[in-house]
Amino acid sequence: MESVKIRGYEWMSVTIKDVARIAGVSPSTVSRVISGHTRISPQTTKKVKLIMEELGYFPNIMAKSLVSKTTRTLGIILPRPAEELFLNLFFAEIIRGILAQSMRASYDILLTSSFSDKDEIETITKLVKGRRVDGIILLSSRKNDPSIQFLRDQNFPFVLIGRSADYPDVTSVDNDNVQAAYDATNHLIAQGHTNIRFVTGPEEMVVSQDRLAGYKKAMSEANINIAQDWIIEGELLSQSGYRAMSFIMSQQNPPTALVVFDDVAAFGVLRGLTELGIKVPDQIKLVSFNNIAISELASPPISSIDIGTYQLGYSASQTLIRVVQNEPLNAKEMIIPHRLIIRESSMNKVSRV
Amino acid sequence: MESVKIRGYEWMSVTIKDVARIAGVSPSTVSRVISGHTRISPQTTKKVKLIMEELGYFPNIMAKSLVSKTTRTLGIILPRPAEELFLNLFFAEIIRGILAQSMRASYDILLTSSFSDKDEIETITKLVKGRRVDGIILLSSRKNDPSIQFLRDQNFPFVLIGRSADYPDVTSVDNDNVQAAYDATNHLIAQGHTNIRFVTGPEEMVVSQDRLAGYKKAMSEANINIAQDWIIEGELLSQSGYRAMSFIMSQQNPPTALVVFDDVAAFGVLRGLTELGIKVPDQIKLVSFNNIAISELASPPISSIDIGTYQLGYSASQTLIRVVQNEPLNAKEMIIPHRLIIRESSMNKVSRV
DNA sequence: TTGAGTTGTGCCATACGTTGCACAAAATAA
DNA sequence: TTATTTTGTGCAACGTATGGCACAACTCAA
Repeated sequence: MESVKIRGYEWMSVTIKDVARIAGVSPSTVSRVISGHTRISPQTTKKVKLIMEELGYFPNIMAKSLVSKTTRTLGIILPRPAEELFLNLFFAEIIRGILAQSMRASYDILLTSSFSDKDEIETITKLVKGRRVDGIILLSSRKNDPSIQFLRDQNFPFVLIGRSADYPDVTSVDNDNVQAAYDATNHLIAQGHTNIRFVTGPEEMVVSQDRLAGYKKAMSEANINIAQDWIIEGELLSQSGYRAMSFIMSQQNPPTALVVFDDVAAFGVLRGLTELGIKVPDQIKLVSFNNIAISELASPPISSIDIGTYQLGYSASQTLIRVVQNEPLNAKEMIIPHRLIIRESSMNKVSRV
Repeated sequence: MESVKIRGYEWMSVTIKDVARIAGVSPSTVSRVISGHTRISPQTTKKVKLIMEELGYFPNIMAKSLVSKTTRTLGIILPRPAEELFLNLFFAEIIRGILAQSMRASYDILLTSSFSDKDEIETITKLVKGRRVDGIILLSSRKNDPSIQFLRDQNFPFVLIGRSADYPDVTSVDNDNVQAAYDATNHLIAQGHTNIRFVTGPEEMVVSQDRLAGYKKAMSEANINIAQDWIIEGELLSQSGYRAMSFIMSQQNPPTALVVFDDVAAFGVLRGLTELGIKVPDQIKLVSFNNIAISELASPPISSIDIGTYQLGYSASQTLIRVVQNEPLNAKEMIIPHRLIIRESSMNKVSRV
């Protein structure tokens, strides 16, 4: 038990040895008392525990990790342009889920992002080869993601939130986005709409593709022909949705309903429509995805597919911990159920008091 | 360089010793090549680097930390009821700032939350005594925060985002919230409003107190008397603001302007007003705080005090790293400037096309 | 009572992968 | 040759975990 000075800060470093010395036993004995399941007499155990308490002993996690080759830490790799994407409540909500479950299981969370593609591999390398974490949660579902390739090559435990088009056998937690978009679109078709447009997300994200596919499937089954310009390029951020509106609504045959691939984009769309003096849902209906907390507070409240965002993170963490601890998995790919939350933006008759 | 099996996963663990053996030098020599600044002949350096490259060597961070007593990791302690608060984009944005700056400085981020007060101290203890992180960013500014007391007692490097009422001398990054609220209120007073209400946040948060004080100050200076019920209890979450509205607007002498302590709450207020058929800004003006990304997409767009949320996180990280590395600080308390972003919700004449 | 066998208890030595200090060896200069 | 510099090595830490082993105590039979 000695006082150490690190970078100007005074430290009272009490180690297992100090406890041992004062308790009059060997360090190994103290270690065994801590880990429990080994042959130590009750009175020794009691004595050692008392001393630990008294001295305020706390095991050094680095030393522990070094010998156990285990960190009890999970790494989260945020999507590459984290600067922008993290804006979206959606990601915050996923992290919230991961955090809750990890804390419960006594795992720590290392949060990481990167600036470029090359940078991302470097970041991951540091975590993996530096034995910094036990496993990794990948929050990216771009096509041809080099990170997935890398982690597979390294045979390092990881789970993907989302779906990889290229590596179908990776452990992942995702929604059935095709079905979700199919449901959303059908909700509008059921109301008699036919001129339904789809505002899509970044082309390189698998989730965009899936939702687009679901939209197409529903339209096709309803025998509605999708014109070339019915699919509108959007982005995760809202401004683009906003800009797109004036263009779309000025067309010859404007839509009567919209499926927007993300709530934040939907806010932008809504804003754009309001600017144009177009009333939602009276003149045009709107459905979107992710059901972020604030969607119900939009004017009008936005109908959205709740994809269980929190649950997505929660399950990802749960799954990863299972993988890391070498426990059996029920299935490699886990699907979180979704459900359509119908709000004013897609209601036929507005029941206002 | 041997293959190790951990929890079922096969590992190719290449250590500094392997590199040394193959390069025909001692481990210390390799260590020096890595750290650079020591006398090693150019050809040895070259040779060792080549072998490292070939073997894909990467230093074990745990071992490094053990001997250096440094982790190059910062811990973030989310506010206690993290489950709810993290919902708020505001916190996500702060973390984004912390993350960006930390990555830039090659520091990792350990994200942590807790369920109860007692739990929080335990969590922090683990980080501090387990030598898990070099410093801590505290995202809590409640009154009488036991975490602050603890960290001070332990003499552990930390910075507070926000302000501590009890410990004025802690290193912190904050806004001048009194002034911010003063400005917001004056913006309304300047328009001739006198019946201005304040929707406040959780009583135990210092920021709520500060903003309330700023409101009072502005009102007082304008010689406007604040009636008892002009200060409305709100919460960070939006439902409460929503509920409050019907009550307020049904009063005898309804307000013509509102200062709401947070954007998300403002969304709730706005929703409540819309439900009641009250037009913003025609019938009532609205100003709030934090300027979260989505505020400009509300209908109408919400006037908000931009408190430089991202900057708050960025500076906190910067400051903490400086503290941890024992570099001098310009000031213990750092104030991030704010500015009022005027949008439709508080405009006098709506200039709509 | 004694010796052998059995069980319970705790310690020693070693290892994890790295760094840093004191010193050895080699190269160069005087 | 000796002194001096340059370059590299050996060893001891850092704080913890663990297999093997010593030792004491206890049981039981002769």
